[in-house]
Amino acid sequence: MVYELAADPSSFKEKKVITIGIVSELTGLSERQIRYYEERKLVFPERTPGGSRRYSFVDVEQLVEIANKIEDGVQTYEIRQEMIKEKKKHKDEAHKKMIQGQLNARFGVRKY
Amino acid sequence: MVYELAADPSSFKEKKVITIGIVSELTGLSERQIRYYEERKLVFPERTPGGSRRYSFVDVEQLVEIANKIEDGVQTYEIRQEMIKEKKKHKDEAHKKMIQGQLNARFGVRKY
DNA sequence: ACGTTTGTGTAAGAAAACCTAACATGATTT
DNA sequence: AAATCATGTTAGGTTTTCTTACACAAACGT
Repeated sequence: MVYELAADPSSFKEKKVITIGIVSELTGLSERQIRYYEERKLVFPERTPGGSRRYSFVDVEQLVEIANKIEDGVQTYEIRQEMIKEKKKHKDEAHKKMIQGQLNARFGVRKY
Repeated sequence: MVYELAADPSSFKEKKVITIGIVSELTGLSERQIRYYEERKLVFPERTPGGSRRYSFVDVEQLVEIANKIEDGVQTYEIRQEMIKEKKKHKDEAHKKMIQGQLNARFGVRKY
């Protein structure tokens, strides 16, 4: 079994630091579109104390994917359903991995 | 001889996308300090069409280093000199590497 | 020792960027 | 036919950023 590297939580790619104007520039989407996709629960920017949205590079990448799907005629609602399924899958995998880890800890091959 | 991988130019780490407010938050430096270090030619943010500064994660890292040196009593002027020397060194290395490449191309061991 | 540079804070006024809410509209769905 | 979707646009308001200027203690150079 192959273990992936744990995603570095301090990773730059996930840091929410980009303003909507720049996101618009990077993606080619209008600010209206970007805010609308948030309304449809497809992206989740953070906010500054003052209330301005801040996105990560991962968000930017996802926005591009979303835009592509929409261009292919997929509705935001469907995209959202896909996302939920994806998330569930990942959760299940994580769960399985955890169980596996516990089994290994008790009965598995010792690595030391 | 070991060749490094060419730095991905589309790398997010080098993309200038962060506003000064966020940089201030990330580094703990005041906006005044950040602008001053630019005045002393230690950082080089890009500008939006409207004139707002945009920094990269690399810039952020460098700002932290700069701040540390200053805290150690090093003056911006000296820091700048170090930077210039560093840059020259890299340029020389690149130059040497290029020459080496040309020599290899003519007289070196063929790789095919 | 004295004048100068350094590094930083703060204030003022203006411009840029962002926010929400609302109305409009053509295309799809239902 | 009515409702929903996806997007544009406008309006008024707030936040963020910009430059310039003045202040001042600490460090530096001569």
